[in-house]
Parts: sequence; C-alpha cells; structure tokens
Amino acid sequence: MSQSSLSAMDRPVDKRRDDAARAAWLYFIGDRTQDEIAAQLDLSRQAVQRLVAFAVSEKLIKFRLDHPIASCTELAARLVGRYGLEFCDVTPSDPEAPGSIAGIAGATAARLQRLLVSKAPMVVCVGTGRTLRAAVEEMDTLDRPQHKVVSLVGAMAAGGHASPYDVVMRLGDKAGAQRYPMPAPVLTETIEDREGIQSQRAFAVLRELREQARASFVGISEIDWRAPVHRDGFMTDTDISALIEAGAVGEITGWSFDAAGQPLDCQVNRRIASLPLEIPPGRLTVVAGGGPQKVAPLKAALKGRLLSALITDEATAEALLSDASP
Amino acid sequence: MSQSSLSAMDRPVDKRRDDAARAAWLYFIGDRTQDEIAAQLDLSRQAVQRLVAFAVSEKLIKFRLDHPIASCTELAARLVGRYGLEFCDVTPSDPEAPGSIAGIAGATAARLQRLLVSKAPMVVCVGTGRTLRAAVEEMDTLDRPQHKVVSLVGAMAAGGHASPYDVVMRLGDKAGAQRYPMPAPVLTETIEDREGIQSQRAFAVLRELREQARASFVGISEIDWRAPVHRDGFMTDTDISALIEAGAVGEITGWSFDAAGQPLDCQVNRRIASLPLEIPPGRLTVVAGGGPQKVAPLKAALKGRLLSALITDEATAEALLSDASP
DNA sequence: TCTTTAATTGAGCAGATGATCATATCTCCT
DNA sequence: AGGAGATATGATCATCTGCTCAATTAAAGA
Repeated sequence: MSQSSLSAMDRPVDKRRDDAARAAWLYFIGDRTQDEIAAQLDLSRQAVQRLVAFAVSEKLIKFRLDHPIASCTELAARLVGRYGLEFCDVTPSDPEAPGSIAGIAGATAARLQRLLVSKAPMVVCVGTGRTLRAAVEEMDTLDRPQHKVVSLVGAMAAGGHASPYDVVMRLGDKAGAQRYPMPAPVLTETIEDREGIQSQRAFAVLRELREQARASFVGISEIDWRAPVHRDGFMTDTDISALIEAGAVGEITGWSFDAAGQPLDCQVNRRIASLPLEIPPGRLTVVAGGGPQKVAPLKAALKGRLLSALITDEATAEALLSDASP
Repeated sequence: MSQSSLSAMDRPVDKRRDDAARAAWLYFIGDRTQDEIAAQLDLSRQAVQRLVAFAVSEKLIKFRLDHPIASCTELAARLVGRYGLEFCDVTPSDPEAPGSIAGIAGATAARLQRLLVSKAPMVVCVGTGRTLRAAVEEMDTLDRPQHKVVSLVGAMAAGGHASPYDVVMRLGDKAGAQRYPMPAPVLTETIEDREGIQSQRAFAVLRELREQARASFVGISEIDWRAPVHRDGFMTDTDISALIEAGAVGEITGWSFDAAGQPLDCQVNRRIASLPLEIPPGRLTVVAGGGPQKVAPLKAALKGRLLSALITDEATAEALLSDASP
C-alpha cells in the first residue's frame, strides 16, 4: 500500500529537501498560505510549516535586497574615499543584534558569487572564520572546476583538531572548484616547527597559487581575552598575553598587528604558519567583518592599508568614520 | 520642528523606498517581527507592515530558490534530450494558478542576469510580452553600458499606441545597457507599409545588431480568439480569422506558425514587421513561457525547431512530454 | 520479544500578520 | 480661504504562523 515511488524511498534525505524546496517555493514565490500548500501537497499544515522553516534554515530559499539604501551607500563612499579602497559594501545593521553577521555574509556572498560565476579560470584565496563561513553558506551553488580556491591559513589548532570554520573546503564545494587547503596549524609550537611545515612541497604550491590569485577574502578579529583565535583554541593564554603585551589590537589570517596597522615583530607572529600578510597592487584583498568588537581592529587595518576592499555593516561603518580615536 | 534632513525632504519617493528596503531587510534577513522593527524605526506596526508589503511588491527584496527539485530537473533533461535543446529550465508550478508566470519569470531573470553580468560587450535581442516583462522585473539592477539590448519586434499597435509589455526599454534600464527599440508596429496595414518601414535606416541597424547577438529571449503565444496579440490590439478580428483559417496555432515575435512549427506563408505574416524568425547555429534562441494555453504553441515550436532553449514550468513541461498529440 | 530511546506527528494556543474601515491629513483647485 | 478629492494613519478584528506538548510511531538495543 505504499504510495511512494522507488526513487523516492531510497533517498529520504533528498526527498525531504525536495519537498521543503517545493513548499518554500509555493510559500514565498507562489505566495500561498501554509494551509493551501498543505492541501496541495497532501500534508498537514504543520508539516508544511516545518518544511518551510527547514528550507529557510538550510538556505534552500534565499532573500536578497536589491535596493541601494542611501545612508549605506553614503557611508561606503566615504570609506572608499578616506582609505583609498577599491570598493566598500555597507549593509544595513540590526541595532538589536550588533554582532549579527547576516547582512555582511550576504554581501560577501554576492561578491564571491560575482567573481566566481565567470568562467575564465581563476584563483581565489580565502581565510577562515565565522563571517566567511556564513558568506559561503549564502552563495548559490556553482560548478566551476576550472577555478582554484586556496587557503591562506591553516584550519587546525596546535592540538590537531580542525576548526569548524574552515572555509576552503566549503567554498570549494559550493563553487565546484578545486580546493587547496593549508596542511598546517594556524600557530606552530616553535619557529622550527613552522619552518619545517613551510618547507614542505604543498606549501610551495600554495605560495605559487597565491601569486596568481585574483582576490583574497579574509576575516578580521580582535586580539583580547575574547578573541576567536583564543576561544577556538588556536592560541593559548600565553600567546594572547604576549600579544596584548606587544600592543596587538587585531589579527588577519593569524597575523597580529598594532593600532597603527603595523604587523607585530614578535615571538607569536614568528610562529604563524599562514601565508604572509601582503596586498600586492592589482590584487584585491577583501576584508569582511563587523560588530563593535571589530571596530578597533578594522580601524587599525585600514590605517595600515592591510586591505583594499571592505564589506561591513552600517553601525561599524559609522564607528569607523567617527573621529574618536580608539 | 522638522526632524528630517534636507535631502530626505526633497526626495520623498526615494525615502519611502529606502525605508521599505530597510524594513524588509530587518524582516526577512534580520528575522525580526514587525513590532520590533516598528520600535527601531519609530513607526507604528502597520506602517512597517505596509513598508514590507511595498518592498515585496516593488521587488526591492527578492526570493530565490537554490535547490534543484528532482522532478523538475528530470523533466528538463527529457525535454533537452527529445528536442536537442541547448538548455531547459523547469520551475515548480502552482496547481492552483496554472497561468502564473512567477516561476518562469524568475528563472528567465536568472538566465538574463547570468548573461548580462559579464563585462565583455554583448548584444542581446528580446521580444515582448508579459512573461519577458515580468522576467526583467525580477532581475537585479546592473550597470553595463557596454551591452546592447535590441528589439526583435515593435511594441506599437497599428493605431499607434504603445504596448505596456515593451521589454527593450525596461531591460535597458535594468541592465544599464544601450537600448535599440524597433520603431514599427508589430503588424503593418499593408505589405507596402512594411517595406517602407523596413527600408528605413534604423531597421538596417537592428538587422546588423541581430547578426552579432549572443542570444535572443522571446515569448510565445497561442493564436486564437484569446490571443494576446489580439487582446492587446496588435491584430484585428480579420487578421485572427485569417490566421486561424490558415492553421496557425501560435506565434513568436509576431510570426505565426502551424502545428508542425512551420511559419505560415500567408497575408498576415507578410505584413509582420519583426525581424525574421530564424535560429542561426551558435546563437541561442530562448523561449520563455508556460500555462495550459501555451502547450500547443510550444509543442509546435519545438517540432519546428524554432527555439534552442526553453524556460517553462512543471505542468507545461509534463504536457509537452505527454505523447498525446494536439 | 520486550524495553528503551529517539524521531514524527498533530492538537492547541499565543502571538504575529494582513485586511478593513473610519478618521485624519494633505493637495490641488477655485 | 474654502472645499472636494485623494492619500495616509491607526484602531480593530479575522486569519495565519510558529511554538509547545503530549501522543504515537519507528528504531535500536537487550
């Protein structure tokens, strides 16, 4: 008495996603109520409600704003002008949720997408972190095996466990591109360890690919006792102490810099295994990030010209333009 | 006692769109309730409700499905196989609203977008009609002054009044591209009229551009007493009678064809001022359309190889694949 | 086979949303 | 200035949606 077809039964997971996509389509694009959809798909209303929620949470259905909000545009223009950026995207922000990265992730996704849809083979470098991770989630799936996605930074802690915020692999999946992860921790135990790891063949490949890269997308973080690199176990208490001592205010791909945006010449930075922090002219270095805790790092990075393009939110943009020095 | 800035007052329309965009952003992307948004923007809850509705109706905010629904994919593959198409997109359809073009418009918009985002200068030809018009609405705004958008068909009725479904101008606006409308009615009074119009300089330009076109996007319609060309006043009762008499089942850019997809050699077609119906190899001719009334025309057009790519909905795709001949 | 645990389902409800309508406000014309 | 018509606003209510919880089913293990 089974009503289901053969192919439907052996792939229950895909079936669920299919149904969710269909329900969400009818709900958002077809503009029907959940009751109507339930009748059409022969389900209960709540089943439909669950499918729609599932589709939204899995991002089978995507929302995109296609209207330049004047105040955001203006902030972006001022940031471009003041810091000589290639471009700057400013998304609205939710005053109630200052740490929310939904908007920044969406805007970053749009930039990544625009770059990667093109068919001419291309190398794109990426860092790690929650923001980039969320951005990749927001992208449409592509199939571009001619492109190469290269990691600027390892996704392993010294202990050997992987970060859940690894970006290369996921971006590789989303874009259908070749993936070049970095087989190294962010921070090695000793300088000798770092030299050992970096003398490996795989590292030379990464360095070479980096030379050809069209753009790099990286996150940015504060250096303090709440620093993500610390929370996620990439750096120990000792490391953080040393960095704070040395005047670090933020880091990009593991490299710590001071309030003037100068990379620190300290013991910790000497053990960082990431590719060097450099923005060769002509190649885009896009920093995506926002939230109160990232204002100081961003201000420093902008001063030190550690980036050539910025994606942030309204509140952060305002803070960056306010003349109050940190 | 005014709270508004100078720039906000002199552009009340943009202000409203800005607010709507912001409210919609907070609602769909920020995932806040209308009450919360009202508190943040210092408006009443209903004002927010209206702004969100406005943003949706004006398509400031867009919904997009990013998941291949298995049954649609399969139908598309079968259509590609049977008719040797370059590609075929099949969107879900709403059984309750068989004439709805929301899905087809979205899919067509995605194709147009993908084509026009690329920066290499490009010529794209378009027809007219409700479907294409809706598709253009769904597109993101672009700025590509290097591209040229060319009309395959005039947007004027014999009486001189313009069709509200003109596509070139709107697509030109959306894409920021150069626009080449056709300065002619769809159907002229006499063959001499047509020859006169077509001997004008502007026509030669259109013909030339057509040669360079990367792709053409056109609609399709039935020829009967409910035909859009009739309803919109492009063709008279006499014309329709003659076409039905001659065995017409559908038309593309004004050119009527029979059930085998052969363009008719009749008096009406001899007075059509549109550019000729031809699909040169290597150049894409995309037909977008769906709904019960378009099944017969589509079947004919597919048989006659009048198209090289198809964008339609699930129900139409099923009908096209069912072996019942018309 | 029986038990335990986990996953699914639908009823019920509280809150969120969209529509209607009466009132207030604005605009344009005389 | 006055008034007709159009437009915007907020109160009210019906409907829609999302959540919780208890019941049921399915799955895994003893």
